[in-house]
Amino acid sequence: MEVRPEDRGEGPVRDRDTVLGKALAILRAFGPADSVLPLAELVRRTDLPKGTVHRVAGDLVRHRLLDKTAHGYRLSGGLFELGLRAAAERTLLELAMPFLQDLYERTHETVHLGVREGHEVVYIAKIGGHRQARAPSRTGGRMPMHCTALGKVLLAHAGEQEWTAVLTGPLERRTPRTVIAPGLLRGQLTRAVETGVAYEVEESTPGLLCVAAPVLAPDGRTAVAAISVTGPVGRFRPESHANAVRAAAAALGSTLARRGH
Amino acid sequence: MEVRPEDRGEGPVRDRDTVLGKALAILRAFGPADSVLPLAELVRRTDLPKGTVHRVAGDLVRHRLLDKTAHGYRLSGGLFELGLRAAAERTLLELAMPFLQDLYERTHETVHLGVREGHEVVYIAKIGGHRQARAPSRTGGRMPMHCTALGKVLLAHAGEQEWTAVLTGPLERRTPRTVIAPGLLRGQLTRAVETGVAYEVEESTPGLLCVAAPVLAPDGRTAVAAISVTGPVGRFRPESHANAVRAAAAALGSTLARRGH
DNA sequence: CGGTTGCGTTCCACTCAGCGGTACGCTCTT
DNA sequence: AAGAGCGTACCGCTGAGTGGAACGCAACCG
Repeated sequence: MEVRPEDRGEGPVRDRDTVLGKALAILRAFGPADSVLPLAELVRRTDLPKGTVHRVAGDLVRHRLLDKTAHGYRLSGGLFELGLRAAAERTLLELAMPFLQDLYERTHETVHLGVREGHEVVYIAKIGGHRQARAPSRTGGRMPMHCTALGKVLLAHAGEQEWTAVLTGPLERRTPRTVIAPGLLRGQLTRAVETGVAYEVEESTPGLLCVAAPVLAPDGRTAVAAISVTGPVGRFRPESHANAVRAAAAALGSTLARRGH
Repeated sequence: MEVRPEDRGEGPVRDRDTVLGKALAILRAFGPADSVLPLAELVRRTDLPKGTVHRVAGDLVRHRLLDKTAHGYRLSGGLFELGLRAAAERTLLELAMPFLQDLYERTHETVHLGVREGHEVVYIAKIGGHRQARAPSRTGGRMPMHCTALGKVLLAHAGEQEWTAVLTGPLERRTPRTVIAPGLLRGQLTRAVETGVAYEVEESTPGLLCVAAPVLAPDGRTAVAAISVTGPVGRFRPESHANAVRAAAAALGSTLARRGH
């Protein structure tokens, strides 16, 4: 009975002892920015024996979850297909698309659809045109809640328990304007509930502004998703789009209530 | 050394003997239409012992690939996130979005982005507004090549070898107007290469028309993707959008050539 | 150029994770 | 009450999975 270093009782599942755990560790070793990773890099990131990574990665290739290129491994199209079968986010995406489309056409700025997952925002969709602001968000990617409009509005409608959980946790400073004072943030959340929109002013990325509105569940309290419009400092005036975003989010909310629930 | 029934040398990987194989079998048991499947249904579809499915599914839940609800299992958001990290389709999607957006705005009809995978089309993106035609296509879904505009144009630029492979294979009749005569189809492919667009006239779904154009690789011969516009019989005139689709696809093609390649 | 470093790949004997048949308890029908 | 169909729990056997070690190959370098 030896003591394993990972027995710190932390985090989600850090299961290096099952085949599945190893496989997932390898797949998740790919960050949002990585495209191909050589075997050695996978070994470094997963902290698994070289031989093991080699074999499991080989199996993953056989199962169409990885592609093997001359320069290393790459997440494969099979994974893309599989991921887009995820029921919840997919129906949300499909039902939301028309509303996002309208919103884009009205604003011609980058439009986001996101949901809360744990203490972060996950982007379900991102649509934009040629002159879109260069936002760090990516479809399927994550961002902290406290420094994005989408995150703030989702948190605002997530219940008191979430508020304190996030506000007492560490609030990473992303830019000089990131709000990391819990009291200030709490005030913003309260306003978001009152006004039905949240703003972001260069809090996650310099030069970016954002408005977001919640897509509320039938109960009218909890948010199942949120919609936002993002634009660059200068031409973009968030306030002038508040109504459009609010309307889109509300419309999507009642569509969800009517259909899939 | 016993003979296993699956040793027929057929198909991709039908590996029920490794943990990974079982896990994938369970995940892939979810069809595009399914949202939640009860344990028993998974047992039926995967043809695995009940105890095994129960355990593996439990592991998958632990790893955030499945969600467990009161009524059964469901593909989880973790899978969605993972899938959207697939490098190839993701960068394609991101670079294409502005062009698809433009195309939608010009036409206000359903716009598709697809790639060829094996002998089928995989949809990378589908965008449409409120009055979009009810097409069976879904993001991440598949369709045969011979009965869709997207498929035909992708096949047309896939090389002689693919042509014969598809044309000699079985051509499923989806609607009364599906073209299943190899000779006729070959003619359409030839024309697609000459004109730079392919059409579909209620060949996959009654009431639907479609135009598609290829996104060509720098070599100008092979297609890396294709873009299409779909609309309902009646108001929709495919020919009138041919130029717009062709232009969008060409523009995306040169963008791809310039950037990521 | 030998030497070194880092890579991908292959091999193989041990062992415990995974296996799946069996059995149980529950909720609906009939 | 009996039956059908479901999800869950148990447990002894075993071969799939393991990972340390060794190999061949480029690149880099003093």
